[in-house]
Amino acid sequence: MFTSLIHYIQERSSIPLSEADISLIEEAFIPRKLRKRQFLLQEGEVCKYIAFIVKGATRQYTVDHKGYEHVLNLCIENWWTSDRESFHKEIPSIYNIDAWEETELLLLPKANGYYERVNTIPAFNEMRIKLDDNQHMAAQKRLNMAQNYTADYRYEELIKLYPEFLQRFPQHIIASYLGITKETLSRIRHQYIKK
Amino acid sequence: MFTSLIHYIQERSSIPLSEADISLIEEAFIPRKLRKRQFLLQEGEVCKYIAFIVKGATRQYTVDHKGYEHVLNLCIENWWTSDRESFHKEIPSIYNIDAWEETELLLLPKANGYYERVNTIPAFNEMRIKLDDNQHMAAQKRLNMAQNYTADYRYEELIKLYPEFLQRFPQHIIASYLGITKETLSRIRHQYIKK
DNA sequence: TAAAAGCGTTGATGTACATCAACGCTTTTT
DNA sequence: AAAAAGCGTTGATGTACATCAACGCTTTTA
Repeated sequence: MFTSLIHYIQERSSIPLSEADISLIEEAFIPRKLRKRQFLLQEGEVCKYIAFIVKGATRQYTVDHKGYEHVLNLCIENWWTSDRESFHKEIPSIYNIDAWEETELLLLPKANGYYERVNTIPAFNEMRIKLDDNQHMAAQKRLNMAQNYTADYRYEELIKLYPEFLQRFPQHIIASYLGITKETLSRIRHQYIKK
Repeated sequence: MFTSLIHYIQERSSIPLSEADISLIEEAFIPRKLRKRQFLLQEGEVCKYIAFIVKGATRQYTVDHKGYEHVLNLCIENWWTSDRESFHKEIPSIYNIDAWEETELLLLPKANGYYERVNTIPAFNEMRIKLDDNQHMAAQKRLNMAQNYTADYRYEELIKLYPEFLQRFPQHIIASYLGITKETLSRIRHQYIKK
């Protein structure tokens, strides 16, 4: 269970993890399993954990006033998911996060100062800073894509960047992630296959 | 010059700044003035600073293959601007940042470990973490808006959130920031005024 | 002080997408 | 075993926006 997290940290850091670091990680993170459609976080709740995905797949989405879901993020193995703002400020979240597959998570809780303590581990902290940068950059890029590029182009970029998503999520979810309808995605794919 | 930065930090942190902290800040940050259209960062360069805006206004944008500018961010007094990814990874930036008004900045350099040292100031570090959260949240929200809401709605939200922008930037820049053309913005405003 | 550039507006036209509706296939629920 | 729900496709229609073009006003440049 913990080996994939330990491995993940070590791959992304120049600093090795000590025995004590590993013990702290094993103490701090809580293993949890979710079945499909089970929530990690629901709108209105305060986000109490930062979750590392050991196995499975999750969605993060909002529900608008008409009841439509808008997918903001899709996550699979070796990704992190949470609502950062809700977590840090301890305010109710506007997002839902649920499992799309049977999913195994490692939860880093805010409670008991575990988040703070884990961040004192140099290797973890280094990894976290890089992760923040990457997520920030990815968010900028997606905004730019959403505002300035066509749906076809965004789909092609998705195929290049995250081909796994197409195997793991149904088309209507991919469509929502891309900010288009399932009908439009269906037509784009139709054209795309011909090329 | 430094007073507004000191003030900014103290307002956003529960921890006071010591005399030594203030000295370090005054040593680390470099004052700089930019005239209108002068660059803080150009595409292809590595971003060497994180800039605090004391006075003035800046734009961050990309230029696409057709030569069109796409505005990603607009910043005014008491905001920060930089390309985080380029700064941390020391890779060439894909963004341009320039001054839209005569602008006074305080630059925190990566060189000589100043960025690291300033981050050891508890008050600064606390502020920086909050800032990261807010920016992350803002990016998520803008993505959601761009993908799922109409141009009118986005414009109204902009008015609510950053009414100053309308006074500080011309309409074609606001339009680009909103991801629409200046013509569309002009028409939206026309309707909007009637209401 | 003339020319050029920057800025905003308006109209005509074009297009990338959404919406609505119907259908067939598969999977899940009862 | 039947019913329902989930999923993807296709066609007809509608619409929110972009594009292109022309014009007037203001500010900057020469």
